[in-house]
Amino acid sequence: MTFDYHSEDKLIVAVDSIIFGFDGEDLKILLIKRGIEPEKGKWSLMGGFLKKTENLDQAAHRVLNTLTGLSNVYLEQLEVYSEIDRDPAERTISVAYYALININNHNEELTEHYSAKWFNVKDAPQLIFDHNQMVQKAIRRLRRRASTNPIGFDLLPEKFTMRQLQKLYESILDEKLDKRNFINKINSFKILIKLDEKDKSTSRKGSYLYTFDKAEYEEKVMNGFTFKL
Amino acid sequence: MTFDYHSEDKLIVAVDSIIFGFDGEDLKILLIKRGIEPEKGKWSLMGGFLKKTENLDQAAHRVLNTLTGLSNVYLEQLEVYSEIDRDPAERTISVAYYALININNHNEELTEHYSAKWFNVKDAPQLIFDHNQMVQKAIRRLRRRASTNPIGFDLLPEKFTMRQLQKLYESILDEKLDKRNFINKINSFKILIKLDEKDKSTSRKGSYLYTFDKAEYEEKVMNGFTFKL
DNA sequence: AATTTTAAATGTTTTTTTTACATTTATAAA
DNA sequence: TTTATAAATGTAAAAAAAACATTTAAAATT
Repeated sequence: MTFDYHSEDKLIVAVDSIIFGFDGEDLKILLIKRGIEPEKGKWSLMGGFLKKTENLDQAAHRVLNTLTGLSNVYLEQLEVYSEIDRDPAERTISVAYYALININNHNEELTEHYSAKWFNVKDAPQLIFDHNQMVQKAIRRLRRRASTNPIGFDLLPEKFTMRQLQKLYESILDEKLDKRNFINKINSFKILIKLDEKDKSTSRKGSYLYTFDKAEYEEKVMNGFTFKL
Repeated sequence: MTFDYHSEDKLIVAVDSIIFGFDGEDLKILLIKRGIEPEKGKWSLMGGFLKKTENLDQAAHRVLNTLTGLSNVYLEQLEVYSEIDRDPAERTISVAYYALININNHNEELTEHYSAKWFNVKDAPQLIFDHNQMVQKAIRRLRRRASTNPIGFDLLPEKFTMRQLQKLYESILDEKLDKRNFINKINSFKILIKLDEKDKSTSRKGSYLYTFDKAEYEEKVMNGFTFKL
């Protein structure tokens, strides 16, 4: 094997992020109006380029922070897209990430500056390049991940009701769930803390608020527990 | 958003492949003695560099063909590794792939030329860079994928016995399976063809040979069937 | 020709998990 | 005091997974 290690082709590496949010009813993604050529003015995922001084996770966090002002966000690498002509301007490969954020927390000045807008995942517009493919991949991955890991909470406010949690899962999985079975299953995990506080915005009776008990969850995982919806 | 699109950093993109095989008893991976600096002479995954004229899947197939002589191999992208100092010689990112091959089919002249050797996954040596991490990731992915898709057959000869299939799954999942439950489950799928032919190498009685009925499997998938071990 | 040996082939019961399903309760508004 | 509305709650039936032991085919041995 005799490569000449230093004369290999070099190319631009991008990161693009599918940013998920949940508004209480529908699963949403945050898209931007692209500000540069080619395809300027078209809808696009938020993206950026990998710099020599950072790794991909750092680049993804940086790019996400640029758009939303958020740090410490759940971000997971999805897949690399590398078709030769995917970007007509220049050969680039792009590493897709997906992020889960609380839809109420992002910096609206920033998102306005990038002409960003939330779309229901079900009626996302046509996107540039291979970005629609990336979105489909992200939805599938989120579906699987949310069924086996308690990451759904990243999409909810700190305090949430059982009904909100159920609606979140229904929108992620794109199917109706039975109310009692859902609550029974969630309760059986014993990883939520029931607060002495009610959300009265949706009923006279009010529904109890819960928080995710991360420490308890991690303790349980140590002892062999696996979250499985 | 005002990137100067064409002055972005460029870097070398590598592909590295975890090549799985099965010898009838243990799950194995094919490793090479690295032929170039740095880390020359150490054990390594087979790898190569992405060229401007190909996409990543093509690069992975090309590299695999170089080592094994095989084409039309099951290859799946795993993850990108991008730590800044992962390769001390130069900044590269590497896209890890894993491949499933029939251990009897590869070109032994080629593998000898690259000083390649099969190792049990359980006692793989220390590898260069982040390659051990890649191997661990590949094992986890294979475990999940083989439980939900009939890809195990890629690791077996065309004709195989139930016992061989069971041993394959036991080595992938790293757990003992109950003989009767395993056979009942596999039979319930009805995606194997039982041949009028026996393998007498392991018993006087001989055990029936089977082949995977890919057409039937795909037909069933169309009708909503999912393989789930 | 009869006996021995060895892995292959085969079904059923028990346990666990999942699914289906209806009534009562708390509270604000009328 | 009555009414309206979403929240809270438990059990039975069905399905899936797990546990488990005996018989059979064929070559090798006596």
